[in-house]
This record gives sequence, structure tokens and C-alpha cells, in this order.
Amino acid sequence: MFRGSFALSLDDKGRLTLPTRYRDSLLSENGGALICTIDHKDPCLLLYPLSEWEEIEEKLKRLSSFNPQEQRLKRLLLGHATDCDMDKNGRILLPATLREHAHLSKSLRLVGQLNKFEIWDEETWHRRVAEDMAVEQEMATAGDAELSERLQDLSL
Amino acid sequence: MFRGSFALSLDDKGRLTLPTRYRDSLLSENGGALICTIDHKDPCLLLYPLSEWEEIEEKLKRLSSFNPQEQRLKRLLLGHATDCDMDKNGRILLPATLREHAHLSKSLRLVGQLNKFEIWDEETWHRRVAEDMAVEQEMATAGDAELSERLQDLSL
DNA sequence: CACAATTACCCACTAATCTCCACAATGATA
DNA sequence: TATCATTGTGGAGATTAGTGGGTAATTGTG
Repeated sequence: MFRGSFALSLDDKGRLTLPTRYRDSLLSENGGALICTIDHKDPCLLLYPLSEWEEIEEKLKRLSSFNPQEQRLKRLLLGHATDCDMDKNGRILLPATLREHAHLSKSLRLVGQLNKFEIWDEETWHRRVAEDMAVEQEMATAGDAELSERLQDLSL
Repeated sequence: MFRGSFALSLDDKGRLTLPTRYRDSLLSENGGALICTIDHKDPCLLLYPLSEWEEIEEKLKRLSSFNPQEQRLKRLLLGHATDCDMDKNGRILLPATLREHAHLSKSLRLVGQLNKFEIWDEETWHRRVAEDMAVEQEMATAGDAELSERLQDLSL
């Protein structure tokens, strides 16, 4: 499972070196590629090992073509899903379309999220973290009973 | 299964080069053709490997001739379904009727959607993606309980 | 049967991508 | 502190994918 966050850089060709620590687990055993796609609501990219992604495809397959919401989600996720295969140096090439979606500049951040990594532009990421912290603090003082009950058994 | 999106161009003869990566899986084993038809609600074309299309035909066969909506759907899909066979360079020729339906200009986009590809005019596609993203963001902040429950087990 | 229009085949050009090698930065070891 | 190993970065060259267009084959029409 993926966790932690890594400051990385994107070279002029749009290539991104993955942390050695996670290279093996990113390549599904079959020697397969990685799947990179866009997030449907945040300006970041999602990076899945092929095996994980295939599970999602199975679920997407079952969404209805007649429900606009499900149709939209399916189109966004699948339509942007790109096979990225790692070169001999452990790098992947991020397609221009995807880079634009996440407003990626030279320095970016790879954020572990269990079954996937998120790829954020470093600056966007910092801003987002600050915002999220602010919201959490506010909610903590406000005290939402329903929410805290749901999060209770996290036993943080 | 088909995924990702590809910026391609339509040449003066109305030909379209398919991505090498998917050429084999587009041709059903029997060396057969591809079936191209129109989408019944969006300005795009649908491109199926023959084998996949035949499954759809089976289902269309079972639609009622007495229900106007089913009748309409059947007529639209079947009536526009065209056999396109790939030439030695991996290109197919899109009939003029279909090109018009999707308002195809020179640059278009091929979008993988599991059992088929969608063919959009590049510009139309961009506009649509932007619109859909906007809707998704709005819904994310609004927080629709019912929807999020249905999409919960996607475990993105 | 001849002609025109369309479609398929072939070759060549260009631009993108992959492979490979080299170097720099970092950290570990003696 | 010097040496070595490992990791991240940059870039040259080879390869391949996508495109354009000439020519031959096929189709349909008068």
C-alpha cells in the first residue's frame, strides 16, 4: 500500500522518476504498466498499478450508460486513463493532456493514497493542505455530531 | 479493453489511423471489420470490434417494436452501423454521413470506453470535458448523499 | 463496355517516443 | 575524510507511430 509524499521533478520531456522504494509494487507482477488518469474533482492525477486499475474498470463497466452522472464519471476517468510504462531508469512519461489538467510545473508532489498515488503540482498541493487544515480546525471547534460519530471508530 | 484518449487527424480522404496499441484488439479474431455507428445522445461516433457489436445486436433484437423509445434507439443505432475495414496501414475510412453527425473536422479525438471507442471532434470533446468537470466539482462541494453512496464502492 | 468515382495499397516524410549511456547528487562504509 | 554504491537527472541517437499523397484496383453508372 502506498503512503507518504515525495517531492519530485518533471524534466523537459515530461518524464517523472518514481521513488525506487515503490517501483516494484507499482508494476503489477505481470511486468505491466501503470495507469495514470485525472481526478474527477481535484486538479491532480491518479496513478494506479495496472492490477488495481483493472478492478476499477470492472466496476465502471457496471455503471449505467443512461444515467448522466455515471456516464460522466466513466467518460472522465476512462477517457483520460493512459498506460504509462516505466523506462529502464524507473521513469514514466506523463502525457501533455494530463499535465495540463493538474497544472503541473517542474516541481510536483507524489502523494501515497493506499491503492494509488496522487500527483499534484507542488504549489497546488501546499495550498490545498493549508486549506484543508483550516477547514478541519473550524469543524473541530464547531463540533458536528453526526460526522464525529462516523469517524469515532477510527480511534486516531 | 479500451481506454485513454488519442488526438488523431482525419485526412483529406476521410481516413483515420487507429493507435497501433489497439489495432489487434479492434479486429475481432476472425480478421473481421469494425463497426462504426452514431451515439444516440451525444455528438460522437461509436467504434466497436465486430464481436462486441454482435452482442449489442443480439440485445437490440429483443427490444419491443411497439415501444417508441426502443424502436427509435434501434433505428438510430442499427441504421447508422457501418462496416469499416482497416487497411494495411491501420486506417479506416469514415463515411461522410457519420462524419457529419459528429461534426468531425480535421482534428478529432478517439476516446476509449471499455468495449468501444468514441470518436469526437477535438473541439467538441474539450468543451464537453470542461463542462463535465465543472459539474463534478459543483456536486463534490454540494455533497449529494444518495449519489456518493452509489459511487462509494468504486473505491477510486 | 467504357468511363468516372471511389477505395485500397504502397512508399516516403516527420515528429514523437523509447533506449541507452553518462554524469551529478546523495548517502553509506571503511 | 576518501571511496564506493545507489538514486535522480539530462540528453543523444535509434526506432516507431501517425500522416500525406501517388498510383493501382475496384466499384458502380450510363
